[in-house]
Amino acid sequence: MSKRFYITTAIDYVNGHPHLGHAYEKVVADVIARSRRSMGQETFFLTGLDEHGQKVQQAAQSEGKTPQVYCDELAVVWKAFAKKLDLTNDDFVRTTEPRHRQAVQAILAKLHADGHFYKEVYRGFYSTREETFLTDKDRLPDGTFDPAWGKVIELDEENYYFRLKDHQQWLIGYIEQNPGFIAPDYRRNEVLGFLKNNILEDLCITRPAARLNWGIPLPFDPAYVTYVWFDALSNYITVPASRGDAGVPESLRASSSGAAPLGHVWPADIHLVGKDIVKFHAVYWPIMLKAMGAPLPKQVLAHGWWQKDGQRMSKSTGNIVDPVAVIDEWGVDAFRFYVLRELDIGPDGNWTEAGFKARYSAELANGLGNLVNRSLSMLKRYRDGVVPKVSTELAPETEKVIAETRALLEQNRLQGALQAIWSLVARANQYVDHTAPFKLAKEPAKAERLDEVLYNLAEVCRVLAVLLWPFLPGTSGKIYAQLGLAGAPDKLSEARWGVLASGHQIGAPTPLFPRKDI
RNA sequence: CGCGGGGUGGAGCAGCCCGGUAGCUCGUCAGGCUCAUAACCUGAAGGUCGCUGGUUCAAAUCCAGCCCCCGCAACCA
Repeated sequence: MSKRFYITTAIDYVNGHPHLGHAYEKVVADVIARSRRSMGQETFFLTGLDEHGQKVQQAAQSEGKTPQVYCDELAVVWKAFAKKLDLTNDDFVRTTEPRHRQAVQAILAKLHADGHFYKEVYRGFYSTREETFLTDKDRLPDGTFDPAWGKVIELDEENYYFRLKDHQQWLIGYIEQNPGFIAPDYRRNEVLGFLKNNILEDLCITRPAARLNWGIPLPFDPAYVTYVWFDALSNYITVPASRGDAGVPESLRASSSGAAPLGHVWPADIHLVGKDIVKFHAVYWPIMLKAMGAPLPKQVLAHGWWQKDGQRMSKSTGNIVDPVAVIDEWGVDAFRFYVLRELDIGPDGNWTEAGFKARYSAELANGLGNLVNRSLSMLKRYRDGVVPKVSTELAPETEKVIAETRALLEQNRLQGALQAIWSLVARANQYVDHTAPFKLAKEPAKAERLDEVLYNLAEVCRVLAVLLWPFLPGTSGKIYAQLGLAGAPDKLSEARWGVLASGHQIGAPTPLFPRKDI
């Protein structure tokens, strides 16, 4: 079986509720996944939760729950969130799952056996209240530690470290020889700049179980749990590994028992991540994989952050966008559309209420929605909803937009693809004006011309449904339904002229995006 | 000398890497149309592209310097 296209999101730390940033990343990943499927590629889309660590342990304790119960409850919230966003993830990983724990332990055991770890004493200042080591960055300007840390003592602690240093030159070479590995370019430059100007410190990968027990125990030293890196980052490969993926080194692979066969998934084609964690994915993760003897992912794709009204979002000031509230009020497709259309993958974006409403009303309601509604209404009224014979007047322009959209989707340029699609919406609205079918309808002698116009409009609507499916799956399905077509418009191969057959009976037109009077 | 992002018609942005009539969306104004969700179409007004200097036949775009704005550590993607 050929390799499936594999895309991941970062896994979210379970200690909290989903916000706009989480929603954005997942929607972008979903559109990429859907567009690959639409283009006929087998695809595997993974998202999930990071459930270990001190904060979870503490939060659970303060609520009088076991960490597992605490995580189980929040996992329900996060899984519901994925549904709310209309995600098509093929799996949902939780780092507390046995399949993940086992795969992580297999990785740790192998790397330990191969000599990638060593044990060393760290001496530092430790806050007994917060149960964490402090660094010089935590010092106040006068050199003391903030009283909020409570009693600060000097403490020795022995931990395991992963050798990173040895691989620094190799990684620089790899990134230089694989220009697409980190995208956009400016993120790649940042990483290269970092690698060339700093000496990598080896990574501390454990915490003593006495201090932190909510984690995965080291298979070779139960006095420790592994911390962050091998626990969280490795989810991308532990899921395929635990499902018998042929792309994972055999020594790390579990025999695929029970779960549906996965086929060949690893290496990932895209790790979609926020700009803040590029370094972990572009520096630590490749070195970890190299040590495992696993192929490296094709690309780390970094997106930007959202602001609200030009300000950083902050829970404390109430300057936030609640994606669930927006979806409840406007619909998930409107939400997906806004974040994808407003912001290209890479730069930071700015969410404004006015901008959201403007796009909703101008592009969704008045643009796309109105086009479909007026086109199908006229077909219904003038021809009883029966598709006339095929006409190709708009075929060349439509085919051009299809080709453009396909090319942009192949490059994951989602914003550009939406712009291309909307150029067809605009063209079709203009076409209505120029051909004036409502005038033709009044002159019996122009019946043939009216047939042509109505066919062109209906067929454009159908093509739009197919092109829009990755972005607005609900709307796209509604357009198909209103056209009286069965099934989902989920195959880009259907985006070609002349599929709508003469004599076909369409359904009832209803507004796709009801106008909201503000 | 901390790092990063940015300064383009009223608003929000693209263009800058790979110099060559300044583009898009919204808004404004004028006209057209009436199929449609008071939606749609056409046209117009409006910018010395932060400042200064340099390179060039030519700079928003390259180079140098300067000014200003916005983020920066865990609620954060």
